Amino acid sequence: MALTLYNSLSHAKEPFRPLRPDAVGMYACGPTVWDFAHIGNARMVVVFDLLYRLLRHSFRTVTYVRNITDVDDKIIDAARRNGEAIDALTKRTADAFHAHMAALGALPPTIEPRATEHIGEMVAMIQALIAKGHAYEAQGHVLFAVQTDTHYGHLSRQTQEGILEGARVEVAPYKRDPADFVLWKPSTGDQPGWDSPWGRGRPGWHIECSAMAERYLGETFDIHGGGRDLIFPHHENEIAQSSCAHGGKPLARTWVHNGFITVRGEKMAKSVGNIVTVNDLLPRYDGETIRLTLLSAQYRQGLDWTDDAVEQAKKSLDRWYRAAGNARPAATVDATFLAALEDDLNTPEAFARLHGLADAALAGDASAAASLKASANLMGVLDKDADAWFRAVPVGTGKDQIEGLIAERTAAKKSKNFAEADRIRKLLLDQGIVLEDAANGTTWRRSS
RNA sequence: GGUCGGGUGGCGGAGUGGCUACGCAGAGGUCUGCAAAACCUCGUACACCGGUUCAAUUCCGGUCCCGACCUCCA
Repeated sequence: MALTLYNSLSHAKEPFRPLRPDAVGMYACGPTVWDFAHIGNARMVVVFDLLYRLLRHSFRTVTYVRNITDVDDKIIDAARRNGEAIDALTKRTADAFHAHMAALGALPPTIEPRATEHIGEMVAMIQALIAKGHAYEAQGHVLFAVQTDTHYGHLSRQTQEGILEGARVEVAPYKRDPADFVLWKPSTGDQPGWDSPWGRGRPGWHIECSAMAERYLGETFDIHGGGRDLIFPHHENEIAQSSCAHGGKPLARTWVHNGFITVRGEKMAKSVGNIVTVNDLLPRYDGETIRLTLLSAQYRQGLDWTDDAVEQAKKSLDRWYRAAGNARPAATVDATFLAALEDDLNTPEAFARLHGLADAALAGDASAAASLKASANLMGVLDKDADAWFRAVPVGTGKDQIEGLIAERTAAKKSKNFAEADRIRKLLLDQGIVLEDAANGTTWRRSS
């Protein structure tokens, strides 16, 4: 069984064949570091992390590039609002991003380039586009001339007329064509800027990804991805810039886009006031639980974020941890599970298989337990000891205290003082501790 | 208006031209001093209308809804 991915370019699932047999290059559009990552950002990271892990499972070398956008008008605005220096804001936000994504079990990408460290590459690419007649300078701006790219609109299946009909923004007067977009724009004295052949300025949004992808992955690479909303205009423009700079060569062969998250049925937006950040969730839920929730729907589908969805994910993890116990992961991943993931990352199907393995493991099949662990590990979950999972110490309760109460209760039970035994059970339950009596003694776990 | 995606049982969510997805919740049961966990059993589904077919939730056409994007939002 081999990996199949839905390619946004062809609108079909395709067998994945890398350009080079044993090395894969993948680029995903990373965060603009102006505020905490929300669960939408997190979904993209977790989905591409899963794809990264799956690729590493099958190919010797996988180069995963995920950028950090640290120059952007949203950053300038946020810094001004906060009364904070721009570099302080971007550092603080990038650090938080790293901590939050690590909590979700996302591996660091192979390379994480920052836009501000690649201005030279961007200027060079813009110069190449001007030299080839695909871009022009106007009033301190450099613009990409979409008319010069006959393939423009291919990814989003839009005609240039169609794009313009729905335009919501006033067209700048210096544009030759209303659909032209900015490659470089002038900066005022208080805005971040770099010297360039067109004066002091800063890059437009799209050029950084084209320039950094070229630098680290070459002119054409295997997979490019991001959230669905990036298809237009961001990815469309990246394709235009890169392929025009590279004599028509394609930018990426497979385009992967993840679906959006809604919160209790509504679009997540500042204006609705329902933004859920990873920072908000981590005190309430284990990062692993959040990760599993993000994977509970197939990545191209929408995902509605509700407390109930998170609770369900937690229950699945409880069950898998109970079934896997402290088994050592098997050397190989379960074939049925792998086949589900290789079918365009069908995580719900993969979950079903894990539940099946858990059934077998609970019935006493040790190899199923080992396989469950190895398989779930590939997905980036179930990598703790069961003890660590169930006995993370609740606030205000010490392990010694719990063990002491259990001993008291065991003594009470022995003398048939069930009222006292039940009193202790209740006492601990009120502190979030569930006791489980088994033939070989009493164990405890946290209840939530 | 253009482009794209979707409507599955109480809920979440896969998939398929005929055979139980899976999970959660619910009902009953086994076990248990009581619980928990585990196990067993049970129920309800494929938006609507046509068509193709021996057979459609699955294919085709139409209708109705919902969502995303249409110049910088993952």
